[in-house]
Amino acid sequence: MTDLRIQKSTRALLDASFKVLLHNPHASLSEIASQASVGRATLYRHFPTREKLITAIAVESLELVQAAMMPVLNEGCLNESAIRKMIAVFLPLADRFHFLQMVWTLIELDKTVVALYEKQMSALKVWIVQGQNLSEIDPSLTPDWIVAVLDSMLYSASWMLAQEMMSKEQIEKQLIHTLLNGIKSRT
Amino acid sequence: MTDLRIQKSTRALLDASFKVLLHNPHASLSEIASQASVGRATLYRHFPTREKLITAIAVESLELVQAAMMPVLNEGCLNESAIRKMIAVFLPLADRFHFLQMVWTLIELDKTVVALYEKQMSALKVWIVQGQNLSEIDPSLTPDWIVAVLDSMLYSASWMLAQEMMSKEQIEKQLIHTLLNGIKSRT
DNA sequence: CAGTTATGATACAATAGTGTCTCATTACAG
DNA sequence: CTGTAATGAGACACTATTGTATCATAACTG
Repeated sequence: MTDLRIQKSTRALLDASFKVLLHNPHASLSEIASQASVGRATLYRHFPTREKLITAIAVESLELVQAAMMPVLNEGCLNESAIRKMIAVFLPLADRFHFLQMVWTLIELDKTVVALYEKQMSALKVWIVQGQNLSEIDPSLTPDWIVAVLDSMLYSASWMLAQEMMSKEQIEKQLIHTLLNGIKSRT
Repeated sequence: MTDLRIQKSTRALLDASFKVLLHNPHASLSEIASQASVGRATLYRHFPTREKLITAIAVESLELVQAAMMPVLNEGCLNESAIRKMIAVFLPLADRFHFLQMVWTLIELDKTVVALYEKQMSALKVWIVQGQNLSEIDPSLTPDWIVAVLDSMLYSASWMLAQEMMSKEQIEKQLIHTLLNGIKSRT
């Protein structure tokens, strides 16, 4: 059994730093620690460097994405409703996509991050190619492009949520509309 | 007449810092100065703080966007070809959009930046509403959403260009395809 | 309950980057 | 050509942040 205190403070640190860094990428570790209601020394005990902390958040974010993605991938039968479902499960993670984009240059050399990222990318691409073979997704678009667009539109969604210009439901509706029409096959 | 030396070094500084910061947002001012082949002291003479430098790049970027956008806006007659044209003039500025997104939290309080941004946003939105009234653009999408999507897809384009995964022509084709189908009205 | 261990507070050294200043040199404008 | 003004190089103080170490206190485990 790992000590409860460890679990509690790492959890608090990961949550607080995600929130703080999303809002202010240059926040100091002191600020993060205080936001997490944790001593600065404790932060350094669990995450020896700023980079390690950010990488840990990135890894957790990638794992959340992975967990959200798997069930939809495994359902088979890639049709329009599967695409809608994929968007729906990704939308609550829009902030995580935002964060990953934001810190990408910093973490792209980390081997754990790269491994997770590659794995997800290839799984997603296989899924997309399958959709293209079933004439659900436009075959003239490359899988790489579609993934990039999905990613950036989730960024948009995160941005709109932060601006509080429209409701979550409205954003989801428009995201699905735009992406679906943008990539689906027209026969 | 302003001294040629001033023009030359500010130009070199703006160009180099744009390039360097796009690749590494945390680059120091020493690094930027040396990349611009300009003394560090000279950098401080023209841009007293890091923030002023970044703001200057942002302002220049916004002006470039403005200059690219105006002719298309003034052409009147918003149809599909006008949208294609807008995308085509924005694409070479994809890196500028990328930069603006990247430094947004830093510059969003600057009054010059805000003024330029607001001006462009409202002009773009008027244009979009016009397109919706002419049934060229889907009226169920809000102008804010469309602007956000345009922005984020230009980010994607910039990203793809940086990754060198596909040619500029291929990116332009897919961008136009995805965006146009994503937002255009289907009657 | 007793031993272990994580924690918070604090002090500390080291570092990197910022911004200022000076001065000899060089390029410009008229 | 000559005076003016910008530049590069270097030294400098200052600050914020990082990362380490210590120690008494508190919380957890078994």
